[in-house]
Amino acid sequence: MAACYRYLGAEERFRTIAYENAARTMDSLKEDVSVYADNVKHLDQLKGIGESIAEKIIEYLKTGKINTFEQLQKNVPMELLDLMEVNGMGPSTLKTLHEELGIDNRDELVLAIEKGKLSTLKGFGEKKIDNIKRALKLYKESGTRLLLWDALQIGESVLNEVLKIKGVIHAELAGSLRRRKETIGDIDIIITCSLKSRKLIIKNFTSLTQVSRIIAAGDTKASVVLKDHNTQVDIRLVDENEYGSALLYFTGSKEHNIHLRLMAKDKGWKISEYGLFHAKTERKLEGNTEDGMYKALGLPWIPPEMREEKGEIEWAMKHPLPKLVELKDIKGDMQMHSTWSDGAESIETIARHILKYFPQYEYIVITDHSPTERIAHGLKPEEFKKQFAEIDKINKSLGKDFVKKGVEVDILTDGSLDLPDALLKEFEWVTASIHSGFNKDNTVRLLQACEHPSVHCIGHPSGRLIGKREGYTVNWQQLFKKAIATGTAIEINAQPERMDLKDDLVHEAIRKGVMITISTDAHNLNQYVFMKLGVDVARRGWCEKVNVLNTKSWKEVMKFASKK
DNA sequence: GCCGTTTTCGGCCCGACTGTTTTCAGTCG
Repeated sequence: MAACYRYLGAEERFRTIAYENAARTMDSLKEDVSVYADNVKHLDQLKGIGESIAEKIIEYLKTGKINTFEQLQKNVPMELLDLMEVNGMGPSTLKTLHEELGIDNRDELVLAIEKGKLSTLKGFGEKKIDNIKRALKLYKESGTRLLLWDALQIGESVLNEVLKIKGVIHAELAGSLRRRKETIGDIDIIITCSLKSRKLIIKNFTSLTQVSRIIAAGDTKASVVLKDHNTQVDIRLVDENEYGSALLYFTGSKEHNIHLRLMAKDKGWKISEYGLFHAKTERKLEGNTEDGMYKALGLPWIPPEMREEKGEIEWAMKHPLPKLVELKDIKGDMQMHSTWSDGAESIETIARHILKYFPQYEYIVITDHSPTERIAHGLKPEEFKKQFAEIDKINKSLGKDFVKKGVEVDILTDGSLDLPDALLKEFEWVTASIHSGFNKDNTVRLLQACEHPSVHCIGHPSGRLIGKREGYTVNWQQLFKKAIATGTAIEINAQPERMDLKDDLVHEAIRKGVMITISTDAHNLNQYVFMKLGVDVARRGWCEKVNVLNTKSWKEVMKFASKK
């Protein structure tokens, strides 16, 4: 409905915003909306949902339809609305195309372009038509967002090039990348430099070898498309004394910024990327640092990972902010695979690699697969016995008890585990995971696994693969409750396409008191660095050190395990 | 259509770049 109203134009612009806000609220609900929909008053309490939208939600749940929406569809070319996603195509352009040329969908638009009909329209010059053509093509090709890990690699490599450009004083990744969102649409870089070096920096940036196309290049900002994945990179050039306000603005999220700007407005100020100003006198009050910007508004500095307008500002006004967990707090990796199952390296190679490159670690847990995972060469009970002996031998040669005996045991469809209880007791750490039956509700299986006396942790709890496979359905409230009652931890699996448990659910889990573990689930030596990604997810879920089990010594991990 | 520690009415973030026109509308972030 928001898209419909957006199409209808300026007259409906505030209604559009209202519907978009309501949609965002609905999207971020942890429970199904029907939980709130017993009456209008209950729904009305949700942010951005008032009486009118509440009634429509209830109407939809009761009848499967919304009358207003049915009416809207008669006045709006519905198939055309998708094209608002195309770069450069907004409501006004689409409206003209529909009203002047009778274009109702994408195919008709392509045809009209081929026939040269667009040039007959007022305001449609040669360049505009060219841009529409190109954007349509690009829209078809891309549409996929980058995984955070991939975006970090690309972002850091471009940042490196930018830092080499003459005249650049500071350059930093901003945007959703700085917030460590799980997928990234484009890469934002903020640059400080002197006024007179701007022109040359823009020129040098837009002619980097990685650039395939320039979208825009002005006096203070530029946008390009990279050859790599068609990734868009935006840079913004500011003065040194605008660094704080610009970084704040360019980091977002958009919703977080709007909230801050409204707070400023209430005080008779305004915020832009240039600073915090008196609205009337235009006198500058702040801008040098992010910290200063927040302080002026009576807030502590809010870490970028929390800036999602999910209650962080309200929280910061009343409580101290959580001291978010950091990579340096991590004392060990809780899940990894060796050549015994589907890993690429022997346990000894892994142990020596980690001791060398991750000196802060006090332990690692080898968690090879159990027998059901045939493709992954799951181990039979007697093989685990042999593995125990090997681990003992390796620890002896290392001179310390560094390698821990663990397993990633399969949760079968009936909720039982595929290793005998007697053997499970002998592991120091048992993570239980689902590897089959993705298309059904798996709550019961997970609850049953939590109840097993030997299970310490649930691995990649939702089973999702970002952009490839939806997670299976889980009643998270029930799972979190059971996890607390049984003393079972829940994993953040740091594989780039898993990041599972995801940030919002991590937040929900720790608020209830669930203990989190972060593990790389590494299958080769290049994957231990994923720990950084797992910590990012934990931070986005507001985790402090105390919420994450593997920030503790092994002795304390065992204390947690013994409470099962 | 939503919202309220000045407000139940009158607001709703703020600025840059492009293209087309010649002062601005549309779009984007």
